[in-house]
Formats: sequence, structure tokens, C-alpha cells
Amino acid sequence: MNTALPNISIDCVIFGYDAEGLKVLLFEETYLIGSRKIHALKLPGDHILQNETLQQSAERVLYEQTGVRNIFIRQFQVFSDPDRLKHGSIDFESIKSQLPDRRVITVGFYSLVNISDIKDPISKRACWINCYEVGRLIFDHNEILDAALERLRKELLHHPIAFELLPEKFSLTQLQKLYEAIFNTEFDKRNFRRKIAKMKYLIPLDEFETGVSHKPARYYSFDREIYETTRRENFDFRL
Amino acid sequence: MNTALPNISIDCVIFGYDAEGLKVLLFEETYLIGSRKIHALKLPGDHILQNETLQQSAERVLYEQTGVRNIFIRQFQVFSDPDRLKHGSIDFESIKSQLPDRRVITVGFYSLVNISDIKDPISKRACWINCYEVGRLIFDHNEILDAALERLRKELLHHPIAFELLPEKFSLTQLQKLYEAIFNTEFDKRNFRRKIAKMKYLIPLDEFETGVSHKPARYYSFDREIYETTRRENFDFRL
DNA sequence: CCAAAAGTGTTATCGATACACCCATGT
DNA sequence: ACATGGGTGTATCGATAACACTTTTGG
Repeated sequence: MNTALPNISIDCVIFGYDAEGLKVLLFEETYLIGSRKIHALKLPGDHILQNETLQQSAERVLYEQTGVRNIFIRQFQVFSDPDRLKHGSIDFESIKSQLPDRRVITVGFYSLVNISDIKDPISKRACWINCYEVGRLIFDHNEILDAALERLRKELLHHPIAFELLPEKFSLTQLQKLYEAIFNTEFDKRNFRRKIAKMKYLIPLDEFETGVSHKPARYYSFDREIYETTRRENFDFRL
Repeated sequence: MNTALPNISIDCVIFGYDAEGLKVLLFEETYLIGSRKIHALKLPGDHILQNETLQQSAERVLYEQTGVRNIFIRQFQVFSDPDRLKHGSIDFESIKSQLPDRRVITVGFYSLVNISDIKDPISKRACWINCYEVGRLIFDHNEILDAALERLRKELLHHPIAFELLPEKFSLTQLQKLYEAIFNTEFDKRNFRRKIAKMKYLIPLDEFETGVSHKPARYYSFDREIYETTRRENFDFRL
């Protein structure tokens, strides 16, 4: 039988992107305090089962929340403070009786999805929240979210994961806006495009935006084949 | 009471450096197969206790093995394959009865120590092995070691952790040899030193090598203060 | 005086940055 | 015709990479 391991869970920071900016998928949990229902936001997560790896567990949670599979999702850090459940947006003592009476260590995963790929029926209790407007979450989930964003940025500097967040075909402006959303800054358009031009795995297509009242943008696509075969490990220890 | 959590352990990849090159600390475990004692090399590790974080657990193991505290040690990856104990240098079935009968997920830590800082009496069963000459280890420990080395290299490109491996005062040649050992390559001396010269937190001292039959090298030291205050996050997404 | 490692400079190329105007389209 | 965002080039500066000789010491 496939029981859950008692002391280990995973939590998923699922980043999504659309025209409004960078978002994160949060899940509304309901607790009873006395006879009052109270709602608290948390990251989606679960305990892991006897027969699955952490990776499989995270993919399962991701699928349950978004209905998509085969998506970029990666572990980034373990959170093991023995008191990690005692902090956060909701008073621990009030809900203690509704929580398992044992210590739980959690492994943080982060994921990138293209929001428009996701058909509506995610869980009714899940919602996309603008990444920079997330309020207080339950437990140590703010800490997990912050660490995920930091890691996402680091990763993005060296790996082409941005394309996970975009539709198959995208304009360079979309790509630039995405980078700007994630790094919370702005880039110069010409320099950005020069950089792009050096990436041989970004393929300019013969398709263009339609129905816009300005010069239509060319679409590009990301060619993973070319990327895998031409990427060079960059060697530089600038410290 | 401070019991151990049953399903979670940590394993430490402790890198050390001396004139002979980059080494890793391994631990000789003894198992009984029938009436024969057999020896197998593994990474030092332990289960974690109820009241400690993973970090504390790793620091405890590091202290037990090396006698040093306050050393750079950092988690890098969780290994959670349900069958992870079944692979490795020693036949799982033969020793199964000597292992806990449950699944164990392990968190890998890597650490850097200066071998010459370590007084002799490490555990009698521990030894330093040249990093590139490690044979087959028990369980999935080769995988953990490889991942640690990869992570060490990545980290070294952007953070000044090399100094953890060197004595307080060191020559530029020592530093270069260290980088060459870790990256398993060679660098041009002049270009290397030019790069060093830009790092304002590497302080040239008025002390020199003695007793060598060639021009004595100047010693340098690493100033963490200056590093912390002058480091800039480098922004570049070369993909 | 010899051996051994320390230390040092120049040139060519490449990548990063800063900056302003014309183009194609829908209304 | 105008408003909107798409698209392009140049000049300066700093970083990288390739390359060989002189210096200091101990033996």
C-alpha cells in the first residue's frame, strides 16, 4: 500500500506569467477556530508517498493544481526548522488540533507554467496572486516563496527556463517583459535584442502578430535541440 | 527526549584541500556478511534529531568527523529515490538485515575545510581520498558526491568560498592551484592574477614564503568585511 | 651558476552600456 | 493623420585571451 511518510512533505511554488505580470499559485485552506471558519493562504503541497520520489510527488501536486504535466519543476531547498509551523499568518495554537502532531520537514519545489496553457478547472480553492502582492501566508510559506523567487532569478541568469513561462510562439517584447517582471526591473530594448540575437536557439518565425494597431511583432520559438547541443558551460569566477 | 526522525538523514560531502589536491572525507563502515566482516566506504552522515534543523545536524556530523566547527557547510540536494539504498558498491540483500527496515530520504550537504586545520584524531575510520580517485561507494553515495562536486563548482564561480579551503594566509599560486584542482583544468597565470587584482577584498600582506629555493611568494588574505560590503550582484543572463 | 617558481605588460577581440529615430499597422 | 509599439546602429569602455621574459632565492 502507498501510505504517506509522516515527517516529510513537499511544497510547490508554482510561478505563472501572463500579461499582468508574474504570479504565484496559492491555495485557500480553511480552518475551524471554535465554530468560526477562517481562511488562510498557503502554497500547494502534500506529504510524499512510500513509493514515489520527491520529484514525482511534486509533479503530482502540480498536476492536481493545474492539470498540466511534463512541466519544469525542480527542488530548491529543504525547510527544517522544528518550529516552522508555528510562524505565519494564522495563530498556531488555534489550529494545532487540526494539524498532525509531529514534526514535518518540507522540500520546496519551484515550477514555471504558462498561465494561458491551463484550462480553467484548477481547484476552486486555488488562485493566481501577483507575486509582488502576496500577503502573509501560513506557516513558513512566505519564507519558502521568497527563497523560490531568489532561486528562480539565479537560475534564469544561466538557463533558458523563461520559455517555460511563455506560449510556444512569442514576441521579443513578450520575452523582455517577462524578464523585467521576474527581475522587477527594466532593460534597454536594443541591448536586450542584441543579446537575444546571439542565442542561436531562438528561432525567428515567419509569423507575426495580427490585429494590433501598430507594426506587428515577429514571433520566435525556442529550439531546445539547438540549445542542448550548442550550450557551453561558461567559465568565469568573478566572485 | 531527542529521538531521531526515522525517514530522514543527512549525508555530508566534506571537501578538503592540500598540496596533493582536492580530497573528500570518506568513512569506512563495516558490515557482516555471514561471519565475514566486509568494509565499504560511504559519506559520513546521520539521522536527524527531533530538536535540530538539518543545518545543525550537518554541523554535528562535520564536528564529529573533523573536530572543527563554524565551517562552511550547505545543503544542496535531496536524494529520494525509494530504491536508493539498493545500489552501490555492496550487495544490498546481504546487508539488508543490518539496515533499518524503512525508507530513508537523505539531504546532501557539502562542506569545505582546510585539511591542515584538522588535528589528527578524526575518527579512526575516516580518511581523505583524492576526489578524482574515489572508487565505488555504498548506496547512492557516488551520485551524491558527483552532485556535490558539480554544485561546488557552480558555487565557486560566483562566491568566494575557495578561501574556506585555504589557510588564513596564502599565495596566489596556492589559490590558482586550488581553482585548477576543483575545476580539473589549468589557467594562465597572468590572466588569473589580473582577475585577482580586481578583487579588492584580497589583501596583499607584507609577508612572504620562507625557506624555498626560489623567489618567495607574497602572502594574501581574504577580507570578508570588504567582500560583503563591495560585492555586487552580477546581472547577466547569457543562457 | 643553475634550478625553480614568482612576478609582470601588451595587443586584439569581444561583450556591455548608453543612447534616438524610422517603420508598419489600425483607427 | 495620428497614435502605438516594433524594430534598428554606433561609439565607448571594460573584460577576456593569448603570449614570453626577468627576478629572487637556495643549493
